Amino acid sequence: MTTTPDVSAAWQAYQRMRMLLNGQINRELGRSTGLSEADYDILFFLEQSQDSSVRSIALRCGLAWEKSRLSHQLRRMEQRGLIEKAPGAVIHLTDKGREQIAAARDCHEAAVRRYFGDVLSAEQLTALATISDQVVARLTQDLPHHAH
Amino acid sequence: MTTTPDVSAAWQAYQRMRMLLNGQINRELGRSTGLSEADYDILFFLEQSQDSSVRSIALRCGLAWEKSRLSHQLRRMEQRGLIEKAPGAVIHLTDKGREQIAAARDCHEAAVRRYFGDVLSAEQLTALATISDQVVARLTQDLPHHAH
DNA sequence: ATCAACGAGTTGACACATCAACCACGGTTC
DNA sequence: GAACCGTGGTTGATGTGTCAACTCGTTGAT
Repeated sequence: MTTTPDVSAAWQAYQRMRMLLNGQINRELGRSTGLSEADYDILFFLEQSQDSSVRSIALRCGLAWEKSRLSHQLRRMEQRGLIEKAPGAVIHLTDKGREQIAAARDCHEAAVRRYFGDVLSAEQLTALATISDQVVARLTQDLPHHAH
Repeated sequence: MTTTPDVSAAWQAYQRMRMLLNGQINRELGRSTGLSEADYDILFFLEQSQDSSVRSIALRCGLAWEKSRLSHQLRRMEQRGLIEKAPGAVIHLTDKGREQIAAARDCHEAAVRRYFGDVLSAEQLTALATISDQVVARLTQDLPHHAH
């Protein structure tokens, strides 16, 4: 009411897509691989890093995660044998982790294509990328580095 | 790699926007009102319902939530005095709840406008709404009613 | 009338995310 | 050197979301 109908309608539509889309992809990924979206993000980042290992701080910046979130997640993943912590805050991908991310990649990319890539035209995809970049730029301009 | 660069780039940009945008709005809402996004959704739905009360099933369908999520959320909100459960699975908005949603509405709408509505053009807003509707339609066509 | 089937709602266990408080260490600056 | 501060990382408490299993009431078939 206070906001323009355009803004409100777009926001509501976006909110619904966000919840349903990520819920579905998360569900499919978890069912068929036992990995969560958070697991997948970490393993994906590690896999395509040189030597399959990165500093914690690189993960934090690359994924834009809060530090305590990363710490908890890495602890859980180390307990499951997906990663190893080396001195110097270095994170190594284990063989088990490499195996699981390889199995999960197809499932994840198929789900993204099925519910996202195949549904939208090339113009829509680039439009969404532009929209996202603008919003992200707005968000990161006010919060330089703090608030982490 | 397997996916088209367009799809992958759009997906990554969207993922980043999703995390940062909802994180920021959630944070601002929580800091200044003590309500979470989930609280806000419930209270908002209740406030604009006739008699400030709805059946649980209406909430579940209207918000597209899983039933256990709704149950847990309603239990927590009743403990805080924001809502009341009446026989027949009817949920009432309490005075305290009405007061809090009124205070939170401005904050929430301002945040949505600041980080979302003001950043995008009218064309972008309608394009995003269309995109969202298409994706949601794709998601709900395969899963008729089950899986809830 | 009985029993099976279904759906709404609840519960408990667990994973996940956030916050605040803390520890450790590498810089200052005096 | 000593007190200080900013930053990276950890921890514990709490709120949130999901799954599976359960209760309960209604419905439909035999």
